[in-house]
Amino acid sequence: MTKGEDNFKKIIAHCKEYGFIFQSSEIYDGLSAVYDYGQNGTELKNNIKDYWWKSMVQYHENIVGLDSAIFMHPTVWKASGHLEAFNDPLIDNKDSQKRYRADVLIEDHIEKLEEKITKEIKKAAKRFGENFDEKMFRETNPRVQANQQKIDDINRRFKPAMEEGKLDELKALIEDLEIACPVSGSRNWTDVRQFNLMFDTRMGSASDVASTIYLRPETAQGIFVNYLNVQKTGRHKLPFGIAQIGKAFRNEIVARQFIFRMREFEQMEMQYFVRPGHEKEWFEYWKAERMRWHLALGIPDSFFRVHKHKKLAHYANAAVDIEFAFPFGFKELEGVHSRTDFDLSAHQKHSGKKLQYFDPEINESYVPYVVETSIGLDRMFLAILTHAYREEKLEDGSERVVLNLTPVLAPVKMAILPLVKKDGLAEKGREIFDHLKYDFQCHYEDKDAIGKRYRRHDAIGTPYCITVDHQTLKDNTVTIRERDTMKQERIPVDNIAGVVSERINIRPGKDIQLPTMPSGD
RNA sequence: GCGGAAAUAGCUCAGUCGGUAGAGCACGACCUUGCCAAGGUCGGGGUCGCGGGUUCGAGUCCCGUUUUCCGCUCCA
Repeated sequence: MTKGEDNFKKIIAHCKEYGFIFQSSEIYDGLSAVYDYGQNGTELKNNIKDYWWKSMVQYHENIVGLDSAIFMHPTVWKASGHLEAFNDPLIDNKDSQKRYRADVLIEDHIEKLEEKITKEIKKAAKRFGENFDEKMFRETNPRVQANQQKIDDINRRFKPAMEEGKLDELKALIEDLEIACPVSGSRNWTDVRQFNLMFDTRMGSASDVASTIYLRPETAQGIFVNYLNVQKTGRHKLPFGIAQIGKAFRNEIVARQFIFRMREFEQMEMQYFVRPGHEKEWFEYWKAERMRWHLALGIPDSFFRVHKHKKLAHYANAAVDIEFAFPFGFKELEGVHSRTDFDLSAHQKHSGKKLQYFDPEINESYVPYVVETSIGLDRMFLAILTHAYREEKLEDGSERVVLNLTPVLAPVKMAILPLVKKDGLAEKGREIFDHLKYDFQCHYEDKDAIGKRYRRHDAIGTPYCITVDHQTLKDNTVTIRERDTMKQERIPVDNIAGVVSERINIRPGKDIQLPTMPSGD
């Protein structure tokens, strides 16, 4: 086992032990690739969302939020291309390990038979010259007849099998036709499986009026279909952006690596609408901006890598992945895509509604181009956690596990700990806690030895521990212990809120210098 | 989906040749201590992932299955 894998296992165990992440429906043996966030995980996740939302929406006056529904009109997925691209019957050859569309294999086979017929006809046409009657030849020639018969037989099984989604019939057909893998030449096939990545369900309770709708496989389309609503009601001039955080669902065949690839996951997306021709400069801007956001969280840039897409998706004219050094290697964390006008144009076409912007500066109407930033919230969670997880050997030889979380993201900002329960320290601690709880996520704890409580908070990444001791009762001061250095200093009780809030905030753009925006013209 | 590995208390694990289930930590109560997880006493907690089979008897052997991790594969 490599060091990374070993570390990954420890992180997964740590997540469970300290209430960050549990497997879904665990008491029923779990549900594959679905996870729940526990008491500390929820706080951390909410803090990541909040940090993203503030940097995108609050700090950019031309970016606004949206919360669109998970259910959308089925035509949305036709327009976006998901319905078609996600719906193929696939089959694997076990020897070459190549995957094919089952329908394409059969169609190729039919095509070969048709070629034989065409060849026969061409030969005959050459022989008979001008007197050649193709229709007559087709109906009478035994070789053509035999092949045509084969094609008809295949279609008699193939067409209904496709229409009714009979996958075992497709497999039987491939076997009966003795279709071999073009690579390995073998006929050692797996079963045919439907690879529809979209979950579907029924809307409407009576089955005769119910229609199939899908759980969205990405949040972006909710933004595109609301583009005009937001632009008009917000009276936004281009360029402007719409940001959204929400769940998306993909029925992955192989979903693995803890919360890295889940069937139900959460995205934080921003679609930035720009004048056509200016998408490349905005693409560069957002690429730089998003990197700066990541670095502002205190993770060194050696953990990040920008991967430029060579093969672009059908909607994009430029795309990069921001990859993170996960314990199992560099993997995609965020995508920055220049999506052109593909989505808005497709929705314009399918809905019949104009999705254009009249640009007063150039007196022209156009479908805006879109630059997208799309980050996996769960992946960001995992990135932060794997980076933060430390096993430290202390000077006295003992060990501690500490989550070196950026304070702004920590689930608990501070713990109020009376040194002992007696002598009124517990009461004093409670009193301090009751004042602070309105402004901070705080914990009060008086059980176990003080050292043990410190370690427990190290393990969930609490940046500050406030200790109430006998001196507190005399002069109303407490000690504040810093998680990473374990150093303590004495401060007045009245200063706790000020000192802590000063130390836990990062505001990208204010505390972290952002790049200058290119002009929008 | 294919191949490999694993699953025993909340956690980490032991469990011999097939013979009625164990430890440490954690947890609860009480006592004690008091600045970096380590005191004492008592106590609660397990259908050995699940389902079959072999056997007088299965945590242990066999088959299936679920879940997880790894490699391949897949991945808008």
